[in-house]
Amino acid sequence: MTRQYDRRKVTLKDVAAQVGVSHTTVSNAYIRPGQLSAALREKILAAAQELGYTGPDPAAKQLATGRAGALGFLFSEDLPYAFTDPAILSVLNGVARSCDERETDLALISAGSNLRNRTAPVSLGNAAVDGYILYSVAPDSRCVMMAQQRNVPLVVVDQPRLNGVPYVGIDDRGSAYRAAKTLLDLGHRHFGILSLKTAHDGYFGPLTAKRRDNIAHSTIAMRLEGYVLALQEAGIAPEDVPTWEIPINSEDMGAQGVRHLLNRAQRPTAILAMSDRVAIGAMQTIRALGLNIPQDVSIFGFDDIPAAEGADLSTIHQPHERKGTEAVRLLSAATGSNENVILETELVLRGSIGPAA
Amino acid sequence: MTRQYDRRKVTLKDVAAQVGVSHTTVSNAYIRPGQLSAALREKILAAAQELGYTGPDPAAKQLATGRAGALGFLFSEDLPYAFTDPAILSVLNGVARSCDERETDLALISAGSNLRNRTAPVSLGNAAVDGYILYSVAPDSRCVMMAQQRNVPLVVVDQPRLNGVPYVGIDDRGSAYRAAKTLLDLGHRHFGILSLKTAHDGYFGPLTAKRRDNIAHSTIAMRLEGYVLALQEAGIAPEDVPTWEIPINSEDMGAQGVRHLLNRAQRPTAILAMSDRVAIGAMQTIRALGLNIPQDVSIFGFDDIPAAEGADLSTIHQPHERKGTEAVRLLSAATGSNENVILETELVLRGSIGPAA
DNA sequence: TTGTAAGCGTTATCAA
DNA sequence: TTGATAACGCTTACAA
Repeated sequence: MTRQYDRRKVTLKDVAAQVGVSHTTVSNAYIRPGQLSAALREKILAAAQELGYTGPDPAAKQLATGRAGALGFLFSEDLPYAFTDPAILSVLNGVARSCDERETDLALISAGSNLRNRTAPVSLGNAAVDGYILYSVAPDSRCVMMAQQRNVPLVVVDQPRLNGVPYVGIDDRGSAYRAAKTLLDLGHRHFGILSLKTAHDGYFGPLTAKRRDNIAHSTIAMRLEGYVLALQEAGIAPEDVPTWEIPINSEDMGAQGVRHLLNRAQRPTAILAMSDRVAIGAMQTIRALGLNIPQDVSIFGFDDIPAAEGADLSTIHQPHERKGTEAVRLLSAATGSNENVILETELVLRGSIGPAA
Repeated sequence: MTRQYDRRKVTLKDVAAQVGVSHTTVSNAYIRPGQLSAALREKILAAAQELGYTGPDPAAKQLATGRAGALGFLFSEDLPYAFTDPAILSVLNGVARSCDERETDLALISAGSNLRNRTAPVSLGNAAVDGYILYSVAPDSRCVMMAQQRNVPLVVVDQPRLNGVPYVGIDDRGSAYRAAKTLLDLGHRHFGILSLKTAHDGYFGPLTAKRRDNIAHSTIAMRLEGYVLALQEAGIAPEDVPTWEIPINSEDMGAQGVRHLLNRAQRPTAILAMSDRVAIGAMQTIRALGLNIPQDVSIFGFDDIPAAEGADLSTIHQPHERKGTEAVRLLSAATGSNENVILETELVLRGSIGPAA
């Protein structure tokens, strides 16, 4: 940005000179109105107005006070993707609301393009913020290190669990378990799983044993564990459950992935999808193949995004907005303690599931 | 945020002392790697690492250089609403991408709750930004004044036209004209208009003459003009075109508003909606009333949000993302000139329109 | 190639 | 109630 707007910026001093008081007094007029006579304050404010003084410079104020009055929200995804993801948006929503209440600014920082080359975004180190919310960031991301190095309060939402850093999340394993259990109780014995990415390599294909043992995202790992646990309890071996991994959480990927699950001699009667977007995409394919939901195939999502209701999709409701508000709260509290918040999820049963054929 | 993280913050000086060089040299190691020997630089960086120095403090840097490395995006809406509006999100998307390329941070600032009490958000004055993008802000909003007072570069997207401030937008009037003309060419003579809000009073009802003359949003005024112009050319008087005003751009409001248009002795055969969200909501109601689209009622939207395609809605395509990228470009250019960018729109014809019955 | 010194615009401390 | 003065941590001529 050019500096040509800075034509001799008006400062506290100018106002002070104009009124004939010290610059401290002018500062007080803004910061501590009680510290000077109302009359003088009026006079100062009037002079400021006249001179075009627009109030304390943020940078200077920040340097002097040590606080920025802003917090950073760090995505692990490209911003462009983030703005299409209803779940992220809901979290962001909660964050924004809380920031509003606290009169705190919100800086959006995307780690997106940087995940690939393992370089943290410049802005991460540069941003004038008092703390960071790390939202679903890959544990091996350089961002995590950089954020920790900045020596400001941190809060992690969903990903990853970090020692000494407050955490906001849900019981992914338990929630997944309940989803699988619900389908088992309906008599299903032939399952297929649509998994979200286990690594950042763009892999689209069956979840191999090797990949299963090296899952970068703890939420994904937990959900998988939950599914598998429930199935095992019912005597179904994990090897017998076709599991397809999808690199992007999108309807389109769900639509493509589910084909590979349905294309089998023993077609699954129940699909466990790790997200609603994936599930909704899958539903389109299922119907396009001439199968009925839930008569031929039951399907269970995860997240309870707004579109899930319209799609009549059974799912796990996550309190996305509260994740955001809790994160801001923890950041403000910043007790230095390691308070973790595990929010409750809810089983939402809709028309996408039914008894096994 | 607490300062307890500041346990004796490590500064340039500490690093300098450790290495045994001056203050400036350490600064150069970060800013101008070419100004010192590679060996020395290595040594300095190593010492910094060891001491836990995380790089120049953003506030101090900003104060010294005069630039923040961030820009502010100012919404006129509540953030919670903004995150549900596909059009806003697309613009934001473009902004975010451009910021990414320029390694610039992005601060989101909502004027939302403040429109009501006419108080500009504190953060607006406080945010450490080099410039603002005002996105579709009400002309009478205090935000506009405050933003101008900050004496930083400004760019307006959509709303309002400000003297001496670069503007990014579309030809709202011409686009609306084409929409209406398209329906006229299909033989329609009985129209209904679903208008977005003309003022911030939450009004839901017929657009009165008085309100029509006092439209706060220029884009709304222009679209209305475009519709009316086309209709007048076809010999249809504005008084004969029922027009319903809606306070919120949402599907739900569209669904409700259209009832009042269809509930008439002379039922319109064509509906002009000022947004796709409103149009999509209206389509639900139209069908719920047992009417067929387009056989009984044709409907035309505005925006071309992603959902418009699925809804098979004819509409005006706006290049939302480019609005964002252009805004950032103008802000960076900040020539001080008054460059305006009027982006092209496109008529998108889909199944929601057909010949008049 | 490195160092000196003067800001940048505030806030905060403490004395007047 | 008001005012010196000293930070705050950095960048940047300019000098060595």
